[in-house]
Amino acid sequence: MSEITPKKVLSERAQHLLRVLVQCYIQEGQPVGSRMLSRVTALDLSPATIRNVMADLEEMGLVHSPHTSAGRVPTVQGYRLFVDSLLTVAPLQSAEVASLKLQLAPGLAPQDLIESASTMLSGISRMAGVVTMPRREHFALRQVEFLPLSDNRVLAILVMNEREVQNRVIHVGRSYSGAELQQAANYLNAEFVGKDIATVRQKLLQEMQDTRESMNSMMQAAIEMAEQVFPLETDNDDYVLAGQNNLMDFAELSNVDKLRLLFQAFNQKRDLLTLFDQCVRAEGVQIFIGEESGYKVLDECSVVTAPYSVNGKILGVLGVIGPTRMAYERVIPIVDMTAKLLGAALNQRG
Amino acid sequence: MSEITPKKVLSERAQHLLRVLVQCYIQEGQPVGSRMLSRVTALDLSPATIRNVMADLEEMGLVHSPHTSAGRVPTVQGYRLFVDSLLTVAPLQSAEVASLKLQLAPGLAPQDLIESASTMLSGISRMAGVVTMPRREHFALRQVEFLPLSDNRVLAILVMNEREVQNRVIHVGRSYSGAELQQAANYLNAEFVGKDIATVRQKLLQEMQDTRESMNSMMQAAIEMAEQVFPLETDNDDYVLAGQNNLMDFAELSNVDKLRLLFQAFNQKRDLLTLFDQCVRAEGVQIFIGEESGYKVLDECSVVTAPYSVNGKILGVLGVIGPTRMAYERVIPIVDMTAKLLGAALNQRG
DNA sequence: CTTGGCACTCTATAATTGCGAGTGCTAAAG
DNA sequence: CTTTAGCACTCGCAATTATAGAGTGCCAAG
Repeated sequence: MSEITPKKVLSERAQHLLRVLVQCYIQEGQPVGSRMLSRVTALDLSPATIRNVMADLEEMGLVHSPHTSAGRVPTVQGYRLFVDSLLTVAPLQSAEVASLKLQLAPGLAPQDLIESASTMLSGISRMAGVVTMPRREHFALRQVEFLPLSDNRVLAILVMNEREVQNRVIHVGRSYSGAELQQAANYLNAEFVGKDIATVRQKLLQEMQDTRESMNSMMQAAIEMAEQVFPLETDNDDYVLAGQNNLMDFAELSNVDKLRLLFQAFNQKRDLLTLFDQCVRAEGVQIFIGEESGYKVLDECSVVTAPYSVNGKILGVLGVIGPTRMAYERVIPIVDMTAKLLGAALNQRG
Repeated sequence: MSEITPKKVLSERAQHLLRVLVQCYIQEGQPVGSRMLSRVTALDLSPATIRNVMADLEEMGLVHSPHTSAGRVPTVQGYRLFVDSLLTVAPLQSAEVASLKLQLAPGLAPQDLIESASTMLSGISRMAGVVTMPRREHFALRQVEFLPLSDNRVLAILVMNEREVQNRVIHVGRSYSGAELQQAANYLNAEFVGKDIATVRQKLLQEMQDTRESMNSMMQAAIEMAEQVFPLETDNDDYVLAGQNNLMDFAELSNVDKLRLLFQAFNQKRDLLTLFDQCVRAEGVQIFIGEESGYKVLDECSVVTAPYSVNGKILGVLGVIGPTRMAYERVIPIVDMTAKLLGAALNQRG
């Protein structure tokens, strides 16, 4: 009772054994026993000795026995220690990088890049790849166009960032002629082109409050429409998922019920999005192991994420979802590199 | 040996029994035995008698025993006979129709309508819903717009059918100024607006052959770009799938391996698309039962499809995919009605 | 501190059994 | 000729038991 909580420092040897254990388990997917470890490790220790170490590790909550006579399996804390301090990430082969670059060629439309990145992530990792849609707040407005529809509705077309086109139907107070709409668009183009969406929104608000009364009808029309077009640019609320099928290959998920729950979560999107939102401020690669994510559908999964950014502005997050038992040393550089390449590809203007 | 192949006509009674058997099997999912049939049916026959009839049905290849002491299960031919001549489709409740109509409100963008329809199909049927993207050949061109990008590339924006916007980046021979592009767009708009895409493509080809030399540079530019924009409007090569997760609920597919193959086929898209293409010419609802589809991943599935059309022009196909053991009498009217409603919703111009 | 030995525990796999459901056949009844 | 009851038979499914194998914890000796 008088002892300080024994934040026992792991011996060099124990660390090494834990590392090998985790690697073994990741490879084989089965609890690894003392004999196996004694064979694989270079320490030349007998199984009995290793069993002693294992008992220590188990006491510390780093490994766990599924049942009396099985080997040991890493716990979440075990994985955590592993990825935090025992892991040596293998840098990607330059050939691999080249192949990635090829598929994320700048010049493609943003939407295509996002989808490519997602497919790549899932393809290389053989797990599920996710890329959140980029925030458009910092995209530069390139051009606005309005087309009249019937019933007081107008088709608005926004071109952003040289390449990205968005369109939506907006409802307006009265019907406008093509010429009126042209004028309104001209006004907005003259006023706001080159500014980013966030700025435009802000200026619009200001303009509305300041001078609504003193505006001529053309300007009023322009503002009326613009305020419908821009506010809708809300936060990230969608992502592109690829390769969820890959997850069916993993023994720990081959239970149909678990799969269904997981896939439903993918469809729901809400939980995953809030999880990914947490990563948006992280510097680089971030890892959620098992229950760490806080969502019980992901209890047997790990999520490896990285934000992607252009010119220092973080636009979104991408990542890989797979079983806890994943090859972190490969996945981490993959996610990292993909985030960088996607950022670079999105950066190319024109 | 000298007998004519006995295209034995099914007795009234045998037909009735087959119908009840199929309905039972669809409900319960288990082989149905003679006792069950004798209880359920109103014919007041002893199990023994029913066994005799079953033997006949089995000889004709309409039912099949999984093993000696199980009940009978319909074969593909049995299902076929069932849906072709024994089935009484229940018309939809008017409340259901109203709810469908609500979700397929005209005025939504085509893309949204397609996705809604797919989600609806899967939601109501509790199976997977598919809607192929509409062919755009017969969409009317509404407006063309060009924006200059760097590196001899141009962003082309096409507005079709009042509401649908497409855009793509095209590569051109030299760089054009904004004004030049404006002129080119004006020319194309003046010439082709209101015509459908197929017509535009055809006229373009003709124009190119006829008068290439005599055109002024502005017209040449316009044609150069237009020929890149329009030919790409190829046939349907995509669809929107919803609710594939629902398929995990069915016992006959709870085998992970089968599921994986099926889901891979969904991702591949190719096979499903060719299957759906076959339905594009069908008058109304078409049904593929099990192996009839010709794709072995669908061996334990049935596909119920219907083409959807606007103004008599068939734009695409939609349908439901589920286990062979599906409630055809419900699914058929659902698919039928959804196709009609989608057509109607797409029809509303502006 | 390390190691070999040993008893013990627990799982996974296979083999065995019994039960229930349903059939096909036969002979009798309508 | 059709329908029915009776009966022996077959088969799958679930529960039970047996067996083998892997791995542990502990102890006593090196």
